[in-house]
Amino acid sequence: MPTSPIAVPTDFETLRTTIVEQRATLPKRLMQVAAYALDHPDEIAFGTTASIAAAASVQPSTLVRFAQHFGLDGFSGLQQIFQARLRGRTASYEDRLRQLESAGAAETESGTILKGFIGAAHQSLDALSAAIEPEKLEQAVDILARAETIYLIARRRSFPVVTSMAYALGKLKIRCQVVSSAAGNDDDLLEQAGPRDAAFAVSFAPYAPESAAQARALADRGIPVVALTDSALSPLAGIAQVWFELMEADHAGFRSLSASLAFAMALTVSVAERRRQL
Amino acid sequence: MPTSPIAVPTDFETLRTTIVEQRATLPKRLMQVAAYALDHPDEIAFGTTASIAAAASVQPSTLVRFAQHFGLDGFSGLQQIFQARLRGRTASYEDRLRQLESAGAAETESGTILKGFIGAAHQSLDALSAAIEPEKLEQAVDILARAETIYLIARRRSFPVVTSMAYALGKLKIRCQVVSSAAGNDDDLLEQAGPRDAAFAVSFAPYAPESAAQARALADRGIPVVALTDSALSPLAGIAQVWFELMEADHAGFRSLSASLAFAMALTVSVAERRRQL
DNA sequence: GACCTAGTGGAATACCTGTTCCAGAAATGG
DNA sequence: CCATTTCTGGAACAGGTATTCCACTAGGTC
Repeated sequence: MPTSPIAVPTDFETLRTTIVEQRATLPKRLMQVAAYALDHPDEIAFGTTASIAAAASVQPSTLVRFAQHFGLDGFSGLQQIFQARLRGRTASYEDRLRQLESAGAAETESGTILKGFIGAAHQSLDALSAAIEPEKLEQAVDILARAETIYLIARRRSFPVVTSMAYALGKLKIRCQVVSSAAGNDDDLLEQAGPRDAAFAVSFAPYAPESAAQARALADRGIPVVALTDSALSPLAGIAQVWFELMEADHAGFRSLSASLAFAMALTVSVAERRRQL
Repeated sequence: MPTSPIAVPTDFETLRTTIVEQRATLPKRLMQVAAYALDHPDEIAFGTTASIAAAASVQPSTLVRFAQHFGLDGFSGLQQIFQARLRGRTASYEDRLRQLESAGAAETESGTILKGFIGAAHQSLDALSAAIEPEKLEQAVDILARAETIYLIARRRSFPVVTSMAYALGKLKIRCQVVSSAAGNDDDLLEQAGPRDAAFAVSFAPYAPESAAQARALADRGIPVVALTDSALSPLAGIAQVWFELMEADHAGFRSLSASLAFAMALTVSVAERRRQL
């Protein structure tokens, strides 16, 4: 049942573009398969109809139909295309990167900058895995897992850390409140916080005074505060019940938040996991 | 029947060296398999016992014996090692983390989760540096550097990416506008955009329809759009003048934004740098 | 030279594979 | 609104899978 009037794809790139072209007209389930296939090409190459179908939340027969939709005989034909893509690709990732570096002598400026930030992020992550003490992390998870509502405090550069946490917490059905509203009712919000709640505050130099003030206000009222900051000299260090020091490596004076976000996500998921056990 | 007293190999390199070490003492037929396997690793990864046995002039059962000789359960275990070698999922980081685990004895659950996210972030960064084409990056920088105002479009999970960009752009005195206000005046904001402006849109699956709609509205009026998304099937791919595909590795079904933020910062700083030269 | 052990070939098997088929659901068009 | 086409889920099936098992061979040892 080759729907397409054009030739059937025989290599991965052709298949890929064909899929993208038909994006609009593809039936729902076939679309699901298309998305999964392009996102997890290795799984298609190595998996079985059963395993792939399960991973893509689809029936095995749908995989066959998907392949036939593009003029192939069946799933096996599709799989061969995905396998061919991997064949002969003997080089490991690291090897490939090395090749890119040596080959791509003519570096663009933006490419250099990107590599710089990628390098800085790698460094930050390594520092993170070395710096975090498991016991403190457990304590922090404990505090936040017991909280009815988690108040998230951050300004400026740290702000994205708490917004991404807020999104994830929301998905996990854990109540949280970002305290950084443009409406200016932050203090009203914080007054609603009670001793059964908890707060997570993030602040990097130059420390926003509001964040520290809000964290202190909560701490004074007996609400436990967990903090993420970049130095023992941070105002948060003296306020928080548990605090973590995380120094993002910088590139050209700018710091990205790669490690902070990895930490935030780990904290979030750990809290959710702990909650299930309570 | 694990002949070797040492641990069973779990990655290709270990297996390879183990085979080479035992070269002298290996029985004839197993030697035949060893030679074939090292010469045609792709065949082992993709073939079946029957096809490989025929190609190596050996019985299928010999393949099983070969695998068991190295302490593996059977041929399937052997095949998995050869498959992992070709998988984009670089075993290297996972292996390194596993080593850390075995060294660091008593693991806490949150510690394991953190390491998972750190590993995923490393992987994402590697994928980023392999995937980004310098020419496209230059084009994007060009577009954004010429813009009077940069409109930043993102929702939900992607939102932190643009807030961190907004912060950095502000520091760099580059005018920008986050189009995601709670006030609901997004469309009014977008109407102010003119052909001398530009937009940067971020959207990951499941794609927020508003983001695509806003990006399209701008594109239709001749305003160039640069996009960051996670799949060629993303609605943004068809809209943007230049778009980048960046797939964050996931841990336990959750994705952090480590690589996206590194990319965003690189783009921001590159744009600032380019502006100084204009 | 008989014995034993390690190695080998090949058939038997239980399981799982990709594929087909069809009833019914959903979408489409008049 | 119904008729018609397209799409989907699930069971059924034939073929191939990795594995096991056992008879047999080869090579070395007392």
